[in-house]
Formats: sequence, structure tokens, C-alpha cells
Amino acid sequence: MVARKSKLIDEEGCQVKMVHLNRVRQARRDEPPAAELNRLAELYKAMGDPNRLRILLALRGGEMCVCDLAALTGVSDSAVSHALRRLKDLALVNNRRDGQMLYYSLDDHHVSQLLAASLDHMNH
Amino acid sequence: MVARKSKLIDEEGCQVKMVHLNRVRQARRDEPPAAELNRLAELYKAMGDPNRLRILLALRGGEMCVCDLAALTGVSDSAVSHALRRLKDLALVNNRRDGQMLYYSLDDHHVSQLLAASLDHMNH
DNA sequence: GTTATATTTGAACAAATGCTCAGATAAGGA
DNA sequence: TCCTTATCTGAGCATTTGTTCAAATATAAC
Repeated sequence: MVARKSKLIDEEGCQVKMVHLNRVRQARRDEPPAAELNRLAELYKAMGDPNRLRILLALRGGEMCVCDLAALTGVSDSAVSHALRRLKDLALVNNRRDGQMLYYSLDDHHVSQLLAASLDHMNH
Repeated sequence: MVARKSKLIDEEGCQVKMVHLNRVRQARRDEPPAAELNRLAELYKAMGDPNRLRILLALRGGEMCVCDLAALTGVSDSAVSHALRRLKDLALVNNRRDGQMLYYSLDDHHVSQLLAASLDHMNH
């Protein structure tokens, strides 16, 4: 990095201040498409809530029903149901009905691996 | 999973409804300590914002200064600075001063690996 | 010293989030 | 059929979040 002073660059009609034009261009080029980026952000955001994260971690040990997850996390059945719907919309979990009860489990082993990688990262 | 009906279990003075007591106990046993769990959630939450995520992804290509990141993401220098402080507090990035400018980079290759693993996961 | 540039900081505020509550739905048993 | 249990849904609401703005720092050039 050698540049020391910012330049004003015209972009889409408005001037933008930047120092290393080539570096910014490279970053733009390497960026994943917006749809993929937003989906990744949604994924992280979903895992960024302590209770949803606890649910995901718990499901590594096998399927569980809603009221067991409520007992585990200490929130209402309703709150767990809301959380599970969000995780399901993101394809992080799925469910299977057995009578009146719904058993939730991790959607595939990738999810479990992602969690393992993160826990791993935390313990250096 | 065989149980079909919930039981009321006494826990810390209040009754909690659950179906598979052993499964809940196992999940509790396997749960990471609260401090670790909260830190992991904070980590995910930080990565769950599109602009912060874009910053992290951009830094995979090498260090960048604040105003370049502002030009990349299209938000103000101030917003980028706030974002970077949060990422720095979580040890996801660090910085180095060169004159008036601060160059930010990913804190270590683990962060980069974590991002790679996630992008990977997205493309099945 | 003064001035200009790069970044940081804190306050303010609109937008998003996660919970609870009440009512709806789905399935089983009497 | 009616009643009970398990889960879901939408509205309401308090908390949190991310941005902008204005002012403060930090360094460089003069």
C-alpha cells in the first residue's frame, strides 16, 4: 500500500472518495453476487441469536420436539416455534411429524460441520 | 423417540413441560459453557450484517483503509468506522497505522477459513 | 503556529428484532 | 361428538440495531 492521499472518483453520477482505486476494484470483482451475499448474511444473523444457536447446537445430538427445546432454552413453546420457522425457512432444520408432535433435526451434516468449524475456531 | 406424552418436571421451583427428559438432559450436558456460547452468538451476529460481512469478505484480499471500505460498501466513513470497531472488539480484524490512515486486515487466517467454509456450505 | 485530511466518537432516531399473549389449527383419545 | 394436547400464527410491544450527523482526535504539510 503506497498511496497516501485520497482521490475523488466519479461513480454513477456521484463522487466517491477513495485512496486505492485498484484495491477497491479488486474487492468488487471478488465479491460474491448480491443474492449469495445476502443469503449468507441471513444465515449468520439467524445463528447470531443465543436461543436459536442453542437450538441448532442441541440438534447436533439428534432430533427433538418443540416442547423439549422450550424446556432446554427456557422460553415459551411459541417463541421456540417462531425460532424454528426461521431456521426452517433458511433450510437449517427440517421436521417430521409423529402424531401430534413435530420432531426437528438439522437439515444436513453441512450445518453440523459449520457449527463444529465455528466452535473450533473459538478455541483457537 | 418413543415417548408420546409430556410430563411436568420440577426444575428450580417451577414446573416445566417436556416429553423426552433424557434427551433434554443430554442436550444440556453437551452444551458449551454460557460464555463460549454467547461469544459464538456475538460472532455470528457481527457477521450477520451485510455491510460488515462485505468488509470481512473484502479483507480476504488484503488490508484496506477505512475510506476504501466506505467506497466499496457505499456507506459513510463513520458507519464503516463503527462497523470496524465492532469487528475489532471481537478480534475478527486488526489494524495498523500508516500516517493518517489506518489499514485494517483480518485478524488471522482462521477468520478467512471460517468465511470460506460458509461460502462453501452455501454452494452445497 | 494554521490548515487539511483520515478516522473516531457519542447522541439521536428510525427500522428491525425477539418475545409474549391470545386465538387458530392439527391430531388423538373418550 | 367433545375434550385434551402439541404446535403454529399474527398482533402488539419493548429492546436492540445500524445509520447519520456533528464534533472530537490524530497525523501531515505548510
